[in-house]
Amino acid sequence: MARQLSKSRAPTMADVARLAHVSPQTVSRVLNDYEFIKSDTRDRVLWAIESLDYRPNVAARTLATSRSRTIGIVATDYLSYGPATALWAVEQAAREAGYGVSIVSLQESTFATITQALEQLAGQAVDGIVMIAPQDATVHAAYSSFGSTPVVTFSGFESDDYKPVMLDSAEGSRIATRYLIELGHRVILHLAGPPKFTVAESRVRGWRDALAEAGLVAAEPVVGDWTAEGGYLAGKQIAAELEATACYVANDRMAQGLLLALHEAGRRVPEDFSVVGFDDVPEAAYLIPPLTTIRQDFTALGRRCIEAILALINGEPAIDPEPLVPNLVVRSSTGPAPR
Amino acid sequence: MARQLSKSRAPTMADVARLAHVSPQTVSRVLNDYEFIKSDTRDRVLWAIESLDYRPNVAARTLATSRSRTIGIVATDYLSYGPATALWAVEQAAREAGYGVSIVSLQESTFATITQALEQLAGQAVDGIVMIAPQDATVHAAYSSFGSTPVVTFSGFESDDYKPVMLDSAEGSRIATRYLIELGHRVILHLAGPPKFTVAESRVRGWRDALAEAGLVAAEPVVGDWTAEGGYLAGKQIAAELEATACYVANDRMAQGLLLALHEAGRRVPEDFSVVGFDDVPEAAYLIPPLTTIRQDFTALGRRCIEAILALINGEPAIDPEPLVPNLVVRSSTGPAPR
DNA sequence: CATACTATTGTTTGCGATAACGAAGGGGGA
DNA sequence: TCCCCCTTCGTTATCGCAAACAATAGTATG
Repeated sequence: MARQLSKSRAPTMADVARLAHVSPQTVSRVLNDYEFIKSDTRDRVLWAIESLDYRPNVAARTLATSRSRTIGIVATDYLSYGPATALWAVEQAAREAGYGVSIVSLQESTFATITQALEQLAGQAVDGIVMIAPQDATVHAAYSSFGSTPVVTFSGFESDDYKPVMLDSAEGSRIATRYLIELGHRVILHLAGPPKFTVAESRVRGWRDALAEAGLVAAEPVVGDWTAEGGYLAGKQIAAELEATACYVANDRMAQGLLLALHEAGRRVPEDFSVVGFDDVPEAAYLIPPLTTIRQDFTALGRRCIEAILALINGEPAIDPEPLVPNLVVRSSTGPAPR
Repeated sequence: MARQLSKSRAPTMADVARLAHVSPQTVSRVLNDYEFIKSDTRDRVLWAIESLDYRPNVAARTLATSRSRTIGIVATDYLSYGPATALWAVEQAAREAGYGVSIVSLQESTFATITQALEQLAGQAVDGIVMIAPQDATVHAAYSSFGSTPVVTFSGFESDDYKPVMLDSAEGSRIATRYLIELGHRVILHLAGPPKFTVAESRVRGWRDALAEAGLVAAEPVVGDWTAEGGYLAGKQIAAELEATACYVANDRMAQGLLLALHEAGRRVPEDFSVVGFDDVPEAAYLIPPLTTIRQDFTALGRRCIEAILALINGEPAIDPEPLVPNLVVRSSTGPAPR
């Protein structure tokens, strides 16, 4: 128990074995929950471990087993709410499953940087890799596994033979858009994310679907860059379109920029114009006005990611869960269409 | 170059050695930039490495050298802007220095959870640990090194014999408060962070200093919890104090909540009331009105953290840099005091 | 021309754990 | 009673690399 202050090397399995009067192998067995150990022996070993403050050397274990009990995470950008929350969720889920995490983040995601990140993680002998990489569909497609290391992508490209772990963004869009239609809006714009992002595209799709359902026409979506600044710039244009009475925005940050642009243009929200965002960032409730938005359950998603990667690691059949459906949070940025 | 698709085991140093007609040790020397290698030999080895797509096994290297070229990061909460940016900066700096990072994040930071996080990292044989832990001074103090693993804290507790890498929050506060004083404000409130946070305390101190300099009296600071919600709740109270004409807020998120509370109370910003935040989150420029705030250079700070930890790892004398001074970004939430 | 380096490479050993195999003791069925 | 199997351990080999030591050649030096 006592902290070893001397600079003498850390105790090894052999030290424990000696103290407990057993072989090193038996110590290893205790550590790995081997079945056939007399409880008497086990207790002696545990006592010895305790009293030496022994901690197994992961490098040695990794070398011997060629499994590191670490999963690697490639994150493109954890300063934005979505990716950061995703990262958090995946990390927590990994820890719960008894895995450590090694994170590589990318400033820009090109084929080269992603490959480099994967190589770096592979070099660290991670057992599996989770990519939180919402863009560059082609790159993902190429890597459903990297060398012999299984890879799961969080969101991202989707195809017939490859299903990433993801939320049903399109369904979220439909819910948001239908809500605006119910409120009586007829000209509903969409402020979209950059086209390279998979979720941006599926959000556009959901919006189009809902409008088509109601027999309404969809204007060309305005394209932003996920940031408040981009939302503000696009917002000036949107605020000028006087026949429109509502806008569904692909994320809350851009919605914030739009809110400012509308404010500056003198269009009142929600009296003159309704806004729905996507994400439910913690600040959404404290914008002026508090933002109606779509909330996603990242925690559940993180858990699914880990389940998926563990399945691949253990050679179990790949799981193919239904996408999670996000839900609508109504606040004050939406109201009945003005007449 | 070609990706190895077979499931045959990864090439080892011995394979490379065989192909290059040298001993394994020579391969190791090439890999570690040993000086006395004939360039001819080196080229052969490099060619062999290339053609086998060989990548050294870090576990084996770690076991042999007992250095992992990995640094551990303990993060309390990277969903908030400050900590997340700090984490990002440290991670990037580590990568630039040729180190990998292993991250453990804490949901709550108690003595137990922090100890557990440190143990987990120590178990992964990290060469050093950076704690991004803005609170719980006592815990930090106890761990300027953990076992034989050096630890640096990003921000956090400060004492005569222990200087964390940090920004001069107090100076930032002084700058913000002086600016409000220059604008003619005389009753300047402070919306502070929770008292357990070191930076919250030093921000209070800076604000007090600046007021004292000008011969003004400081009311008791209102305490929030860093969130927009907390800012909003505290904001209701602040909005009701009619003699006050300005408030310096310890972070931008709370400032956002305050803005909403002021708006609801009918107090116009900046005509009736001025607000200064701290952090310069990317959205600060797109609040209503755009927020005047204090910006910190996290990138530089991350680099300093890594420099500090590398110095400790290499047994060099600890560096003790001057704290970085943040700067003021003026936008529209501040104006001359109303008469 | 012998000596003392220096440059360059090879051989042996050990890092700390697990895998594979082996062996002793005890209990039950034929 | 004998044999077989199950429980409970120990012994040996191995993972992939680098440190320590050894060995060879060539080169400068006196």
